[in-house]
Amino acid sequence: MTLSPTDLDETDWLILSELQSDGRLSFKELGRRIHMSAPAVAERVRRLEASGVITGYGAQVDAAAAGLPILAFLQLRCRPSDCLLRTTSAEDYPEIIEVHKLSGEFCTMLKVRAASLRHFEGLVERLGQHGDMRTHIVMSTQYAGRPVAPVVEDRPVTRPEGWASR
Amino acid sequence: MTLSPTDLDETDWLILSELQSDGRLSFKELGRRIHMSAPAVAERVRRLEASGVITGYGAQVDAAAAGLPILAFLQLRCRPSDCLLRTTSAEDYPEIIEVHKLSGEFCTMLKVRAASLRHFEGLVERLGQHGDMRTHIVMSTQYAGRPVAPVVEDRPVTRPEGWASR
DNA sequence: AATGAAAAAACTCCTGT
DNA sequence: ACAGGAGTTTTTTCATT
Repeated sequence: MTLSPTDLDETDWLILSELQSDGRLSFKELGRRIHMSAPAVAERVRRLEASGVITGYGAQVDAAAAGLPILAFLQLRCRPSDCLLRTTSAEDYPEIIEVHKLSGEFCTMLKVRAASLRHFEGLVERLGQHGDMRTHIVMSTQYAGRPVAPVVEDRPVTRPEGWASR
Repeated sequence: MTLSPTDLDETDWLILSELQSDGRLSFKELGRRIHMSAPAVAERVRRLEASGVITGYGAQVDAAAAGLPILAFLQLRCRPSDCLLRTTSAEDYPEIIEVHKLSGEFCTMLKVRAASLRHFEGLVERLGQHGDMRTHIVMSTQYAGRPVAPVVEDRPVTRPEGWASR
């Protein structure tokens, strides 16, 4: 992935900034914003893509607006025998949006989305099979009094049909 | 934001799925994938944008490849007098990528990125001024043995210059 | 919602600096 | 390594069915 030694200069960061806030910019418009020609900026972007710094482009979805208003963090202390990270596949828990392996007492930090409290309750119960759990329900996502950027996750938001009623 | 009652049908979810994994698809190609004509799919996408389900499009950046390999979750139990959510602005802590207000003992869940352990150490010390803290360093981000989708955050990854050495 | 055509915009190549 | 310009391809949009 990291083909180049990944040293990004000022211009690269300007490009990353613009492209993160609008991934659909044309090379021409992007070049205009950072004061470069389209061919030059195109070559930069290709380099960032080839070196693995830019991994893709995606639409940002407001999960709440899409019918998944419940957001929570779950910390799991798995039993080694059936640790979540080993025994399940992503399809088993479509509610799981991020999975992070932690150092320390709790082995896993999950970020999950649910369509309702009832749905969330069922999810917690199912996940409880893997070991002890600590749940943190998110009330709001803000910073300095303002909502932060739109909700974007490690995993695309998918349709809460079927699995949302469990 | 939510102009329409936000009931998404099967086709809308197909569009969201495709657009989340490739936000640069043309209407023509998107239409081909979900078996619709370009004008029809264009109208759908505009509806999703206008209703606030699609909030934007962005490049996905691998923070580690960009020089920010340290990922951690921090839980804060703020002193009401100088709670992080009230007294600081986003610019004060560029390392903070997500801020979530929690119910329960710890009032805030932060997701942060740092350029090095030294940098991380300094960040924790600065944040410690706001109250008690619990830190969870992420060792890896995987699910079912495979890395999950590229790292995408609530906030764009920015250049770790100046603030990364603190 | 599909089709087809016209209009607009984008990308890329090439040359020069 | 970058800027400028021309040519080519693609995309979008509109009118019609």
